[in-house]
Amino acid sequence: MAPELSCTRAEADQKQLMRCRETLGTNSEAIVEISKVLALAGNETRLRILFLLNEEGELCPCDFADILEMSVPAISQHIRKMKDVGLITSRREGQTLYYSLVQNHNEVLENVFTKIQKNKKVA
Amino acid sequence: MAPELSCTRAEADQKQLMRCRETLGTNSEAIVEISKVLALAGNETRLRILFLLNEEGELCPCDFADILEMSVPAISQHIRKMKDVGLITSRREGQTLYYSLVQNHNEVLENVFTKIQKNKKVA
DNA sequence: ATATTATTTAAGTATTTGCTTAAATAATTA
DNA sequence: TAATTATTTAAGCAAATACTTAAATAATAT
Repeated sequence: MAPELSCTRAEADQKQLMRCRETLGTNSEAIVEISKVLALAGNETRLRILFLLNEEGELCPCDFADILEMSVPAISQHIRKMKDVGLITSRREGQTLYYSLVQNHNEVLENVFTKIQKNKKVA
Repeated sequence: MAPELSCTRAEADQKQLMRCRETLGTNSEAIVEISKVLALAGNETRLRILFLLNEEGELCPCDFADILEMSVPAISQHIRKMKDVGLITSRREGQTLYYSLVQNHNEVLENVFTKIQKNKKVA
C-alpha cells in the first residue's frame, strides 16, 4: 500500500496539492530532460565551454585545455557528457575535432548566455 | 613558472585563444554565480520545487514532501541550499514556513519554466 | 508546564562527480 | 612502416551530493 503522505496542517489545500501532483505529472518528461541540461551547465568548467562556444562558434578540446588551463582528458570528459545529451556536436578536420553548440538544445541556455554578458564586469 | 599550455595544432589562432581568455576573465564573476543557480536547478527534485513555486506562488516543506513523496528532511535540505543562494525566501505563518521564489534571482530560470510548460505532454 | 505539529539540523552512508595518470584510437607526416 | 599529434577511453581516487534516521528548535494548543 502507498505510504501515508499527507500534509496535516489545517490550511493544507487538498485541491492545490492534487493540482501540483497533476502539473508535475504532465510536465514530468520536460522536467527530467531540462534538469539534465541544467545539471550540465551547472558546472563552472562546462558553463565556460558552452559560453565560449556561443561566442566563438567552434573550438577544439586542445583549445579549451589551453584556455581553461586544464588537462586535455578532463576537457574531453566534460565534452563527452554534453555531447551525449545533444548539447554540442562535432566536426572533424584532419586530426582535430571542432565542437559547436546544437542550437535546438540550447534554447534553455540562451537566457543564460545573455545574462552572463549583461553582468559583465565594467573594467 | 606557468605550466606550458598551448594548443600546438597549426591552425591554432593565438588571437582567438587570447580573446577567449579575456572574455572568460571579464565574465568570470557572472559565470561563477550563474553556474551555482544552474547547479541547483539541475537537480530533478529542486527543479520540481522551483517549478511548483513558479506555478503556485508559495508552498511549505510539508506540501512538497507530500507532493513529491519524499521525506520532510530531504525537502528541507534542498530548500536550504536554494535559500542560501537567494533563489527562494520564506514567510512564517504560525508553525508553517511558506517558501516563494525571489524574482530577481530567477531571471535565469524564467526561460526554463516557459520551456517546461511548452513541452507539456498533450494528453 | 506538557504535548503536538512544522521544520531544521546533524551524523552517517551509498552514489555520483571531476579530476588524475596511463593506455587506446585515429589521422597525419616522415 | 614508424613516429607524431589530437583525441578519447579506462581505471582509480578524493570530494561532493542526496538521501536516511535521530535529535534539536520553534510555535501552538491543551
